[in-house]
Amino acid sequence: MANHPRSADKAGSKATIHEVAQRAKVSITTVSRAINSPSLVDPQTARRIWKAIDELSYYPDVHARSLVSGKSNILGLIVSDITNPFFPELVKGFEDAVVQHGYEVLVSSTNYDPERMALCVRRMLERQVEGVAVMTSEMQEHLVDQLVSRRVPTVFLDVGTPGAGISNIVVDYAHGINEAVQHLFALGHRKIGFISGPESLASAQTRRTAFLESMANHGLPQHAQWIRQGDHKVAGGVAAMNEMLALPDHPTAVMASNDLTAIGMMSAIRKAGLSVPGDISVVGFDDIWLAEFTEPPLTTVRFPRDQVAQQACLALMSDLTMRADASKPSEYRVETHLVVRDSTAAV
Amino acid sequence: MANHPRSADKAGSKATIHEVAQRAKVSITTVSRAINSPSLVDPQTARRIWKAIDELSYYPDVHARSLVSGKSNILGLIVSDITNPFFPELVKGFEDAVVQHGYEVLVSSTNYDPERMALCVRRMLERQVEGVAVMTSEMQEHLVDQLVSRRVPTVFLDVGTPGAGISNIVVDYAHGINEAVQHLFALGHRKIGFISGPESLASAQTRRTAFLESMANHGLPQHAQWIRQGDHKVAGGVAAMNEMLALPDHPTAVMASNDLTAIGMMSAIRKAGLSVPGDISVVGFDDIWLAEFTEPPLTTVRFPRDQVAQQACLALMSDLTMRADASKPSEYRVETHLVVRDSTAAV
DNA sequence: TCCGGCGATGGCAACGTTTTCATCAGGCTA
DNA sequence: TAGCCTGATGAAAACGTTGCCATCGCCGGA
Repeated sequence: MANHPRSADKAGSKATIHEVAQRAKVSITTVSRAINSPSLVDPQTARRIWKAIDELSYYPDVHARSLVSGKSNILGLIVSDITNPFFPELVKGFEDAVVQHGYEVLVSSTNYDPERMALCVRRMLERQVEGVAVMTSEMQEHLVDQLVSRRVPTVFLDVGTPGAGISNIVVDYAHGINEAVQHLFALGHRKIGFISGPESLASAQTRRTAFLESMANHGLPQHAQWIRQGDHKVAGGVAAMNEMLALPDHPTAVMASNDLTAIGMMSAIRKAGLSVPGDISVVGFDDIWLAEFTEPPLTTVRFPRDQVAQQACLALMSDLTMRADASKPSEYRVETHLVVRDSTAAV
Repeated sequence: MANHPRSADKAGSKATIHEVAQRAKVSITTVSRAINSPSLVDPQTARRIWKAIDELSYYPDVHARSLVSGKSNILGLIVSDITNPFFPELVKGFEDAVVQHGYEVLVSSTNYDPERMALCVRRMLERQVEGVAVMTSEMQEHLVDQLVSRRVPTVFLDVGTPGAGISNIVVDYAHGINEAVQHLFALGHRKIGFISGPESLASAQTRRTAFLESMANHGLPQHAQWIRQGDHKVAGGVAAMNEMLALPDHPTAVMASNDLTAIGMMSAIRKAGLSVPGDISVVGFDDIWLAEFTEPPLTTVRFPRDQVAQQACLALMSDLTMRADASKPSEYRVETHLVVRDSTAAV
């Protein structure tokens, strides 16, 4: 380590702009300018300064910077649970988009806990984030207020109504779900079931409604017994499917509100000695990474997480730059589409 | 929003400690004390202060705080790729452990890119993190130096040698791998193959070596054709397995360096018209979340990511508190263990 | 020759905290 | 009663930046 010049200098203690100035024989103001507005300083001088910066391996202290400028250069991202296979892609997409705009990201998980959600918001506020993307549904009124009253641009996923500094990304669940029903219909399925998500989750309700509507549009019967509730986890899919299989007459195809549920369903179907898609076709929702590698690979509706991430970033950036310009959309739409794999077949 | 008292006050601009002091009719010093060392202020006064804090919904500015104290209250975590199913659990575990100690976490992904790795380290340094957990292998000498010379406690996973402020978590790959070989041996397998990870990945090499050693210890032959290379992704597993299946005489069991590889293998085996575990037994490594839900559920060696995360946190905390105490272990061990599911059967 | 402007630089206040060093009133001990 | 400790408070100096307001040559136009 001793032979790396850059680290050899002031071991342990950070170099300050002061030391750089001293070494380059200029004032700290000039150093600051060389870094932030290079056009204002003489090229000769600038070179000297950069040399000093390099020799001291100096970098500005973000805290001091933020303190004086009031800007943190950070965008917050709140998700439910990084462990849920739905989110990592979203996080990554958001991160990539955000760094491209020169910002950094602070990620926080709520663990589906409203209390922890409050903590997340507080944390974001404390760190002076310049904008927040809330990609979870444990949102509560008063937390929104906290964000709003602090004038922090915020973008929600699928929740709430847009307004000043509040954007919303609305996902067109119905489109993909309709494609799915149509796909099953085309394969000859007439008896189609649905296993929904938790009652409390708004987006789960939306999916269920969209399914029912699409069924009606296709002139298909809605058998109450074939509409059951899961929990968006594997276990819920297993349980609901078992109930359905116990019915004297069960559907030939079942759609799930969520891929995890679909995976549980497939497991239950196999355990019952039936096959997918031979006996029952299965359609999921989300198209998590894993869907491609289940056996059989899962036909599912793709939730475009990358697009959502990008739009979220865009929405925030737009709020950040053209502040107080009310004429922008502030509502963004993304589509969902069916991805056909091998878990569906003709009846 | 107007009826939430807390948000109604100073909309838009943050309250400062000054305003709190003014409202509570004390000096800012006393306010600071009320917050940080409650024992030093009269209960009466404290009550007044907290009332003011509440009314203004004041919270301290972390930047100002960090600036003066030199402490950021943040621990960094560097991982390769949040999208890789191996990592989310690690991140979550670390986060949970760290917040329990009153710290916060800053996560950064390298995307396997050394350049971006440098950026990550820089970012951590800029933010004045008090410690860093490096859970990736794209580490380079000079980056370590940067950390070391800044006296930032660091903990590595499986890499490098411990030293002052440098801890290391060493994973006992051999133990679990040996259990796996033993398990296959007990099931009657004698022809056992292995598909390794990328050449460049140290931990992949370690796994391969451990496998070979265990084979030797069991007096089993090492057929060069049965040891092939993958890339720790699904595609690599498919390719390597196909090569193996094309052999005139293929193994009755194959172990993978990684679950993704094992999943690819299973897919290739099925495509070839053979069954798992009927024709070939498969063992993975890592025990990613998904392993439980493959078809058949994958027998694999569990990489204890939660333990690693906890130990990493512990190592950092210990470095942080008993600074300059050289007598601590600074090397932590975690075990790996076989998890038997349904992808292995008697020959 | 003088003045306005401009390019390059420096001085200094501010940002919101924590922290060290006083200050001050009581109450206790001697 | 003098001295001292103790508990409660304040004043002011940092912390490392940025940005405003000078300052200072120097050049070109009147």
